[in-house]
Amino acid sequence: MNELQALAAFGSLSQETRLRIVRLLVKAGPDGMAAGAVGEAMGASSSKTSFHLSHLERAGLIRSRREARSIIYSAAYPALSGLIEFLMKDCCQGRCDPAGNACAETCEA
Amino acid sequence: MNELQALAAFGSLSQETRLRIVRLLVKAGPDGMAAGAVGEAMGASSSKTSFHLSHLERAGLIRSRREARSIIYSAAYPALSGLIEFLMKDCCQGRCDPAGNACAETCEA
DNA sequence: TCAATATCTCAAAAGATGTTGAAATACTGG
DNA sequence: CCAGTATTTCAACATCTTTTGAGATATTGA
Repeated sequence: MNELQALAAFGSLSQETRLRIVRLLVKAGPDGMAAGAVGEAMGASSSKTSFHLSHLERAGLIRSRREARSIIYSAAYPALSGLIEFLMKDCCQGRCDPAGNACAETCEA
Repeated sequence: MNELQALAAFGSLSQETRLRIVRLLVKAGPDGMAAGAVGEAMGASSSKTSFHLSHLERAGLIRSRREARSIIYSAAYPALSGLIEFLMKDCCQGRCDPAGNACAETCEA
């Protein structure tokens, strides 16, 4: 995860429809959901859904595979968890462990 | 952390200068840095720096306190780590533990 | 192959966001 | 209290993003 990837990922997550899609796909698990089913869950038109799914895929946050007539989207878990890792790198000059939740205790007064 | 807060947070982090500021302040630790020092580190004008610092503070990602003539900004660690928690909630319908890094193993094929 | 289904692409309009430079405000140390 | 320092505010402009609706493309089952 580098700065450009992180910017793209955060940009993708900063839009209501896209944030909801990601959370939906995170909940759905590795089997994922067809584009049409995602759009229906969002109450969004097919072009809107397609636009946001493409945006998320370009950012590396979700993946797609074709299955018969449908395109199935699923969450890219490693990319998602890599985001906070990137953000918290060198936290407090290394004096704390954000992953182990020791950051709040060590770093917050 | 609710959806609106998450959207504001991700929106803040999706801009180059702001992402760099947050990472700088994460590294700086709880003592934080004066607005002027942040701006100098970014090579940004005072108005640009102020705009982005305000944006980040409104989103809850950083905090400010006055100290003599300066305003000192510091990272809001709990808000930062709360972001991925929000994103990963109900991951795989509860079949995995994203915090303990078991998600990739359990959820990814 | 053909009809039906599923998804994507495109361009134009609307909306949101970032940058700039000048001016205003807030605070402190002498 | 005043000069100097630190930071914020503002408005105009430029840029980027999202929505819309119509049409194009891709795939499959009969």
